[in-house]
Amino acid sequence: MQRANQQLTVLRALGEADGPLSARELWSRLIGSGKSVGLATVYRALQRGVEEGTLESVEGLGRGVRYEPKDREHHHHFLCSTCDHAFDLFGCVEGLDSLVPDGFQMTGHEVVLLGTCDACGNAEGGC
Amino acid sequence: MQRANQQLTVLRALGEADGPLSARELWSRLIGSGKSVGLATVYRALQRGVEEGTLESVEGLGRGVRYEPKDREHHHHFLCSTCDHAFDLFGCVEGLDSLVPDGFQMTGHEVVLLGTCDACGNAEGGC
DNA sequence: AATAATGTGAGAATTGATTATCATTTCTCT
DNA sequence: AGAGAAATGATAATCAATTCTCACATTATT
Repeated sequence: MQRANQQLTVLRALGEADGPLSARELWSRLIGSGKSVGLATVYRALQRGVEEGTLESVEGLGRGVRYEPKDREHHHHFLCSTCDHAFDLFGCVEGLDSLVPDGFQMTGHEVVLLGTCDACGNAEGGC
Repeated sequence: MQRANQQLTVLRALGEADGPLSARELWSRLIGSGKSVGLATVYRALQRGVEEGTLESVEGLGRGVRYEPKDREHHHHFLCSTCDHAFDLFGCVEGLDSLVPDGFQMTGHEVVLLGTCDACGNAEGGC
């Protein structure tokens, strides 16, 4: 069964992003680049991607849920407080295990760096 | 000026918690312990605490915003995926600086460990 | 081509969190 | 005690995110 056009467009755009995107961010990018898709279609594509296991939802980056392809290496994110964009980082950190209290089972972790991205740091009023 | 009764009750309950609480969590605890306060009062107390600088809002723990007293040492959180409670941890991690990309300015960081808390790990269907 | 199944866009409806409103009650100060 | 300021609780209003609905378009199957 061949997947329809628009959802593929959505997933492709997400795959090209440099970090996880929310439904609305993704939609804005598509509209901004001249692609005409409905917001509902973006939600449908994301939902389906998660169901099929190709996408992963990422919470913990400010408010709202963002999505990213599941095939990326283990990584973390940098959240720019000016433009509110989340960027993928590479590498991880040491010493997580020692933080876990007795009796607790750790199954995963998230690290989010906060600050200003390159573009916003150079531009005056934001990027 | 003496602060009124209920807001003090709210702030005291937050101070006794073992981790950051959302407005609703805090309200549930108060109601659960026999204290009759309105949800609006909880929101007012939290808002005021932040304005006055005694509280801090914590995002990035699942959805929604939680609050905690600002006088705590630098720390991170453990989010139980079963009961959705956030617990304070002690200690920090190494190697964050090396993750920051060129041109980015890091002003802070968050670390969230995910998994199952002690109580939920022992109880069968959750705690 | 004919028919059935699925995908789409636009906007309405729903949901959950937060804020605003308002009639009362409680303080504070004199 | 009495007046005015501040606090309170119930609930309505607001707001953003997400889901639903439905008329229409596209694709698949015969």
